[in-house]
Amino acid sequence: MTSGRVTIADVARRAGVSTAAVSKVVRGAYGVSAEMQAKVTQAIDELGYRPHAAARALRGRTYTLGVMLSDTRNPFFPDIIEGITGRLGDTEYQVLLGPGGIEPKTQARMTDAMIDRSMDGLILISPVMTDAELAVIAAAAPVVVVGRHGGAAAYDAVVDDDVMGARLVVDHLVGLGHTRIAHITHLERARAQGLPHMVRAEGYRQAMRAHGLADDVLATSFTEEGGFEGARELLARDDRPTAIFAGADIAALGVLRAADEAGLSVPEDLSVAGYDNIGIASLKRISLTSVDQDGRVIGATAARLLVERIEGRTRSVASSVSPTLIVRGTTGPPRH
Amino acid sequence: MTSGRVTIADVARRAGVSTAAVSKVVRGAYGVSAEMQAKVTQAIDELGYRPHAAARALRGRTYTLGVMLSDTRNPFFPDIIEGITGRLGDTEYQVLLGPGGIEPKTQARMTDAMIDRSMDGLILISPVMTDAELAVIAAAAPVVVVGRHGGAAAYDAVVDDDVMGARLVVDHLVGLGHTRIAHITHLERARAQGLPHMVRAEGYRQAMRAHGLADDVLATSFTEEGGFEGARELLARDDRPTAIFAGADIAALGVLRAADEAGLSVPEDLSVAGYDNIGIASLKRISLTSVDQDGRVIGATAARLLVERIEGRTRSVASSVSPTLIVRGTTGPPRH
DNA sequence: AGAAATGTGTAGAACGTTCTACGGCATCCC
DNA sequence: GGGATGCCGTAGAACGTTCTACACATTTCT
Repeated sequence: MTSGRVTIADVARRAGVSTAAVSKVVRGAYGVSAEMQAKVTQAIDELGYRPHAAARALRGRTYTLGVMLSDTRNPFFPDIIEGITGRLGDTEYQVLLGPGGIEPKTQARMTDAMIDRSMDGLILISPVMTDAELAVIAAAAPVVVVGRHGGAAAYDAVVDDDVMGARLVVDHLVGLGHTRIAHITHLERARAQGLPHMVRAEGYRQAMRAHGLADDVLATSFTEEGGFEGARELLARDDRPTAIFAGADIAALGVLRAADEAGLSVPEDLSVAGYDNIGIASLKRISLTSVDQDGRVIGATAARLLVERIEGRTRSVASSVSPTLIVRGTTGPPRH
Repeated sequence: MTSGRVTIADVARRAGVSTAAVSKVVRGAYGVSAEMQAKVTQAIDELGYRPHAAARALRGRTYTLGVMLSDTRNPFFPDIIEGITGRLGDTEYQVLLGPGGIEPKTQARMTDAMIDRSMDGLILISPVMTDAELAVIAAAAPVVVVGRHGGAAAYDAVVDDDVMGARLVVDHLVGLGHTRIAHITHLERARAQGLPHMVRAEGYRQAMRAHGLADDVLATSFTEEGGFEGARELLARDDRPTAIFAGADIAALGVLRAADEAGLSVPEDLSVAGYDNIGIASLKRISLTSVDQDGRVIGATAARLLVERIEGRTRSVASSVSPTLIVRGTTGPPRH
């Protein structure tokens, strides 16, 4: 009882056994008598012993999983986190989140830091890095990548089926009678492939083609301002679209503002749909039709795959989660 | 080169020196010649050595700071995180976030986990626990608490000056000519003291009294629905208020909806103000007058205090960050 | 010139676990 | 009754650092 922490040696002394025995009991390992079990657990309870994770790290497991977040502001991160922690709630794994920033460099620093802390596995959410860099990380620890289409042999992947999401929107609008449906996407100069907005745009194109309609994609950015600018340009055309499908809700909010300013009423003059189903989309005052990717399911799936991989699976798995369309007040039949 | 990791021993071998020498160079400790310095850093670069944080943990520092998040959905967490990481960006500290959930039990589990991983210090954001529990944590690691008024000797505290924030709103509304100003607050059954909403309500009362006005506080909850219900009740009164100050923006959004449904125009018939200045408050379509607590400053301050404490300060510090009022379109002179 | 001080490097014990060997003791089988 | 077989428990070496002692060499002081 010199200072602070209760160690395995303290427990062993108290119970009158060896540290190895205590270790066995703690880990639920083979070769422990009922009597030993009782003695040791009692000593543990009395002393309030908790294994020191950092010390464990030096020999195998740390029971720590790292989740690298790219953009902390991303509105459905909370859902994904909830999915992950929910799935892991009754296991002994602990989840720690690492704010990786949006730069490849800071993200690399974060993943390095996680590996240096010998985390048992990593979930990377929308990482901005090359496949080669991902491969290096995956060589050092089990990895599940969320939100990037493509995947690779070295790690597992969980994605929202963005092609399907885009199709849901187009089908819905076409079903309402729209034919001039424009899409606002995000302009990205990064070399990364398979980012969600690219796949959404491609899904939109496919769906339009399937309906025999001409596609119309405008690339601005996934910000309120980007949506506003894009919509202003689209609405100034002679043959203006009767519906705008923005690849992200935040941009859709900008579209709504542009409609306001142009004196167009929604959905009578213009239907608007977004993607992500962020919290405020459901506020009655906004009531934005949007595609919901179930973040909880995505997170739970990622957690499951990661644990499987940690426990030995080597074959790579790519899981695709189906989104659903949430129809609200901003979409309706076109006037006339 | 048997497997994976480059260790300090590998570097020592390569440079032809002892591991102790390498350790000195890595830590920038005293007693290293220029020649030694050069040899070792070269070997480190060649091998790509990074110190193993978990191994370090067993002897002193881990250079890891833990941030416990209570509610991941809280819209200004990202700002606080940015403030923390921004401040720490050029140090060797790494920040890891722990989703603690809203239950005292899960939060305790998370702080325990952080201590078990021997993190060098903890920042707790709006923790829901008793002062006694906080004291236990603070005994095991340096702690800074964010968002709880009151503080204690064992840890540092950073809070938004919620009394001032409430006063800013009341002063603004009174300046516009309002006299019947109601406040919507959050109903909490937890035994925790000094939670922001309580202090905001108290600040509102003080400010009203200072103006010689009668206060009018209604407790529902800080949700869109809570704001809606509260406003509906307030607006049904004979002597309905001309301004409603909601203690959180999310509730203010509900107030706006209630005004819509009651056929009242904002701000002519009803002024509305919120608190937190969440992202969408600035959207032109919402344009909500709100109190901005500079999350970045709060985060940066918390990080600074924590590092100071880790480096030896023992005297406790409580820092209060001044909020600012952002006047937008939802407040104006009463029609009367 | 000898003693003291300073500067530079190393040996080796910690830190708190896990886990491989192995030893002791019953039990079982022929 | 003696060897094989299980079961239970322990000793002690790892894991990758840090850090206190100390050894040795050089410089400074008197």
